[in-house]
Amino acid sequence: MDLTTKLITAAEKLFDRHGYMATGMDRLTEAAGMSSRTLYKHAGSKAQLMALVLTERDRRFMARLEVKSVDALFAALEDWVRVEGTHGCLFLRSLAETGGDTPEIAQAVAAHKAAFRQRVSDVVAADLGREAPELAEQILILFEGATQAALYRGAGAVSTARSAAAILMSGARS
Amino acid sequence: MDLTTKLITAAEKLFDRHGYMATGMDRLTEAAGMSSRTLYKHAGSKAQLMALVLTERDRRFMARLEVKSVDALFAALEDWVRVEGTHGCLFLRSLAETGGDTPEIAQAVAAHKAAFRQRVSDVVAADLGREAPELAEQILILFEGATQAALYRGAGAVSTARSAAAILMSGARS
DNA sequence: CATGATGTAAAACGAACGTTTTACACCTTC
DNA sequence: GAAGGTGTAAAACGTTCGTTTTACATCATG
Repeated sequence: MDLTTKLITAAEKLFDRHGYMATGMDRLTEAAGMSSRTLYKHAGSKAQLMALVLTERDRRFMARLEVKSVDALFAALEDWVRVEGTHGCLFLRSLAETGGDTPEIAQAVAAHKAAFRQRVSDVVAADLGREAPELAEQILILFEGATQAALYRGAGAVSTARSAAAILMSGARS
Repeated sequence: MDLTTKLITAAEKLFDRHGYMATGMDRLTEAAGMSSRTLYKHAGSKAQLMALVLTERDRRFMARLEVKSVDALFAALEDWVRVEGTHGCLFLRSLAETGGDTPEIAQAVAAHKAAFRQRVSDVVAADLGREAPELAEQILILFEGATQAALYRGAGAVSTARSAAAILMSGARS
């Protein structure tokens, strides 16, 4: 396994579980099994490491959302939550912890959310057979709400959002 | 204005804008206009200050949600976002930044979310004229989703969630 | 006028922070 | 076999962290 990959994987887990600012470089080097010298050669700085983690997570997350129906969208989120657990949206959390003041992070988050929004919009349009911007926005909100509510309501929140989405979709079809 | 109130008000603003861990005690004392000695006499510790902020925010937030219809629930959220701005749910953010490892914080968050869930459930039941647990959970998810999506979609996300909630409610009525 | 509570200003605490540096080992590859 | 790239181990950098302490001012109440 590539050293950079090992670093990013370890960092993502620690950031997700304990928060960004609460995760020190010592813990990162130890978890990644490398010296701090090597860590800085690969990542540059903590902020850049955060951005790297976000970029990689975007790749992995968006790959899961390559689906054709709104129902499959929420099924994919159910899978994600089951496999990865749920500590909220790592992107928005990074923004909140840095106050939006770190350019490389703010940019990675903006890129992800734009892509995510486009994906939801595309899936809704494909599922419905026509563009439906307002409905797509409602589905996006259900998706975000499921991610957030799962933090204290458990994985069932995703199933609940899924059935709500089904109602909205069937309403739009008739 | 009471010193403790001034402290909590200043702390809430800083925590919300820059994050919990990123806000140092120096910035807090300066913003609250008091010495660190006084701050510690009133708050005890940073973790206890965070819990105080959360408890006070719960009081203020829940007071706004004393409404009788689901539509009014989202209208109240629109007001909240307009007045207070939107940096995500301060409760879940505190949990994420501490990894859930700080008892007083975890407890304040759990208490708030339990009260919030109960409130949503009550409003849905009053609006509909009967208990509807699954529908209440869907409305809760829309509420959380609006809060979260407003971070990058703007205040319009709340209006979108509001109309989605209206659809789900009218579907449940017929 | 003494007392005790409540406040400020500022220094100090040890620990942890993100980051850099020094010194050294192991490999390829020319 | 010298060179250069890539890695480790560990100390050190100066800064900032959350917290405590020291010294002093103010002011109501006995």
